[in-house]
Amino acid sequence: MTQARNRRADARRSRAAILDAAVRLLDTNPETGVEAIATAAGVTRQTVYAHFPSREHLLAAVVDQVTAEAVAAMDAADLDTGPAADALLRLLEAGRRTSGRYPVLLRKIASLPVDPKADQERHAPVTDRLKRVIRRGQETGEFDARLSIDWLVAVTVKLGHAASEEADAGRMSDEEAAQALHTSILRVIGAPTPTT
Amino acid sequence: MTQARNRRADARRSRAAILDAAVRLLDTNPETGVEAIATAAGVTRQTVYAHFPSREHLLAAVVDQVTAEAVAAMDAADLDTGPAADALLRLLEAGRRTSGRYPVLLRKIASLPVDPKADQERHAPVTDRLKRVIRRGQETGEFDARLSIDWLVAVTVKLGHAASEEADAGRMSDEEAAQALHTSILRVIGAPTPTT
DNA sequence: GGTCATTTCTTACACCTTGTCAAGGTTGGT
DNA sequence: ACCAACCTTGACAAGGTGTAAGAAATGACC
Repeated sequence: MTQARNRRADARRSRAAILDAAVRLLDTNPETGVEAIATAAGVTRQTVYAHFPSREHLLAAVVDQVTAEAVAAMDAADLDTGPAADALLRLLEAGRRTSGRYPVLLRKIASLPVDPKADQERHAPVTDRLKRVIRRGQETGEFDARLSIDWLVAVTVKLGHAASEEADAGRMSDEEAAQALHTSILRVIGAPTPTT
Repeated sequence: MTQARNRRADARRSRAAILDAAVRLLDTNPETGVEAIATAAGVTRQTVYAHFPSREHLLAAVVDQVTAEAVAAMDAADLDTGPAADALLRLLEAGRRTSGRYPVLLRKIASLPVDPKADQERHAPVTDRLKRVIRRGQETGEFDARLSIDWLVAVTVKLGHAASEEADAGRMSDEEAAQALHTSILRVIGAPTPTT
């Protein structure tokens, strides 16, 4: 993805350290400045600007970093195997685990995108996997096919957000949230509700 | 709500002008500074600070302003009359109309809250009305009562967001979005789907 | 091991925004 | 007409972002 072509070893090391520190600090305080991130990475502020043109670009790279982690978790979940409904729930669980690791970051940083289409491309790796599973479910007749795939993808993401928000706002336990998400998703997606 | 008790006439006028200018400018550019807002309101920056302790407080007041508008639109929709499902759809339509008037503002400003519970209190007037309708539907048996009201409220809000995002991202027409929202809400809420 | 380009560090600067302060003028209530 | 509340002007400090130039280091490559 990023042109890691002919970069020197210390450059890659610095970039990684900066990104790592940024993820860590921004998750405890989304307002963290470039200075603090640089210091935590054992680097000066100017080095940060040598790797990222601006603070916003750094934030974008941070989001990409976390996104890649989520995608890896999803790919480890055998999405093309078994009933589509099960695969969908496994996928949601993978997303929940990853996003649970960065509670603050994903709510604050990911929600202030610069332009709408860049934000969409940024999450494409995630939504693509969701789309595959939902399409499979519709094609095998497990899911109702009257609603468009894009819409169901958007809905699924939003329901996932709702569940984790309700859970870590303390209005539901993790189990209740998972259960509610489970049945709601299956209902909206048009799959028969097996066990409540 | 706001202590408009012993304030002088010009003070109220200034406050209103500032709030109005803030709503207008922030909806075209969420990064707008206090200076620009003050100028647009025909006032100096210091006057803004005389009314609002900080930029964040001003933003909060702006959100309250728009929220009040949405609540007024919802209250005009006879929520306690007729089938709960119809009332719910009327409520969603009222919300859509109001939020459609401030597309940028509601996506950017409302999504960077300072602390979680203040944000919740801020939207309470809206969620309360939603809650009333959903509770009524569950009590009359129109809606399935196995899912908790709080969860269904959260889901409804999120689905509404999903619909307007898909619509003004150009991935669906307004009609398609409204239709998809319609059937999805009824499914998740456990109401029988009448006409697809 | 030496050379050379890349990367980093240091220091410095310009700029913008937020938030605060004080003094003087203006407006509105009573 | 008085007095307090309000607004304005001008000025300042603090903090963050982004840029620049030169010196020092570090790694790649021969």
